Amino acid sequence: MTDSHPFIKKIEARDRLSKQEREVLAKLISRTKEFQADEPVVRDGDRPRHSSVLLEGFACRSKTLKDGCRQITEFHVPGDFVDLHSFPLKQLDHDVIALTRCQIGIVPHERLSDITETMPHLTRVLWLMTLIDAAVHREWIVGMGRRTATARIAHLFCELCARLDPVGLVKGHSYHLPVSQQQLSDALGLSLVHTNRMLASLRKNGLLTFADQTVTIRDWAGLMHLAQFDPSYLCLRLEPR
Amino acid sequence: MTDSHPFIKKIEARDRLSKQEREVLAKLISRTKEFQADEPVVRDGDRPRHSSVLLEGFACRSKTLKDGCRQITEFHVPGDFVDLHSFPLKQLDHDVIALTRCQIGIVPHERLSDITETMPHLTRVLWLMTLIDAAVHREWIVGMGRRTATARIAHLFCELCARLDPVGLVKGHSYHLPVSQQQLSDALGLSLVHTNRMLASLRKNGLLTFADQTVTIRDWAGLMHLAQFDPSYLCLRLEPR
DNA sequence: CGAGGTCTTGAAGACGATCAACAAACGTGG
DNA sequence: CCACGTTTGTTGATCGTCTTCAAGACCTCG
Repeated sequence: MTDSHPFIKKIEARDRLSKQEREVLAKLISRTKEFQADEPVVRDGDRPRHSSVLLEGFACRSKTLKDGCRQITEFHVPGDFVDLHSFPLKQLDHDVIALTRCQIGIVPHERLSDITETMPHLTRVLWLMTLIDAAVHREWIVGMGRRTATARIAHLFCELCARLDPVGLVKGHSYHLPVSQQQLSDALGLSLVHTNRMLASLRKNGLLTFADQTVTIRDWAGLMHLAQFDPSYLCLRLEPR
Repeated sequence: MTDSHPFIKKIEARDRLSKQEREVLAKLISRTKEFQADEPVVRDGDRPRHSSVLLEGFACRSKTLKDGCRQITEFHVPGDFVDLHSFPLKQLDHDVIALTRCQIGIVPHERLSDITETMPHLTRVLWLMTLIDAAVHREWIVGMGRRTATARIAHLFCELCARLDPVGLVKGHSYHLPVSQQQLSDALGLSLVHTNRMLASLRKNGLLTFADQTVTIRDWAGLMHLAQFDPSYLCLRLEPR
């Protein structure tokens, strides 16, 4: 069933799939595997023979410098093909780490290879999925370079809302975000203390609250304006690829 | 001739190409076009019907916020398939701007489509090229989040050296980098003044000089150490994709 | 109940931004 | 050829955002 495959939902927010393509996608996963919170799904330098789809739970990409400090480069939500990059890259340049208990779908690289051999349209769609990651990266670079701390936080919460919506994980103005303030700081490039204070400021200004692992957006227009959020980089448009 | 196609050189630093693939690549470019410095090659929001390869000159990707401030998200050197992203994305999320007078190869999307229909290996190779951009983006996020200003500058100069080398644009310990300190600052997420001071500090410490649009690395080991530079994210390894 | 993780708040200080002024290099037209 | 404006690089001074260090409150879980 489609319902059990959020990654098909994610794709179908961007392009039409034929019945056959949907079937192939559904059969892509050879098995599922569960990961515990903080457990690495794939590690920097790995040469995996399969790619990982996030079916349930939250994960992130991160890089750790030799001096031990860590930077999260992307958050991943259900439906994200977290490790599709390793298929063309062969050797991974970063970690993928489970933030919560996660259900991961394992997709052998041979099957992806088969798709590139026989299903050109589906190949382009998978390619697109990795380029959305690249677009998210770019938007983060802009944020880290040119947005203030509050605007950066605001933008992240806007982004997550826009990404969780297509997979049905936004209820009203709220969504579940099982991430600590420390992890948030590692993603924003801020110190924990400052993140905490800026969250308090967003709360005080009535823009949003983040408590009990739940983001509630109180003033969407105000938040979007502060963040200068424009969702077009997420490619949320149904069109032939 | 291969010599006239730096983008084939770039690819051949990552994977073997068959004779046929090399021929197809050489014929990919329907025509070339010249751009002047500061001229946009493609613009945010464009829906180009072709992709652009940078044959000569330097360019960058950048995003401009509504409030006018700009962030460069990647520098491009000869051989980079600067606008391959627009093929699966359809609508571009950023600008590509010529930094110098540039020679651009125009590749119609239909030809790329044809490749995905008939040449699976070459498709994977092109896919790889876009994922290297994503890996560069990730490394920049790490830099902006967790590296000091000097380390960030050092890392950028290391990266450019490693990228210019495969296309034969590094001579000894020097390479040409026709970029102003203002543009450097827009890429680093720093103010012009601070970039200038940190460049002076790198010079004073004997690590590198950047003058007359030329970077000269004086102490590669020291620079790599300061930057914590590890080139593996650039995928500079010949292996089957 | 104590241990450890998370959130919160205070205070001090550093890194980098902003404002301002000037020097040097360059192209243009007189 | 020089005068001129423009762009780029350089330096000083001040200010503010964010970091670091530190400590206490709250929570869950053994």
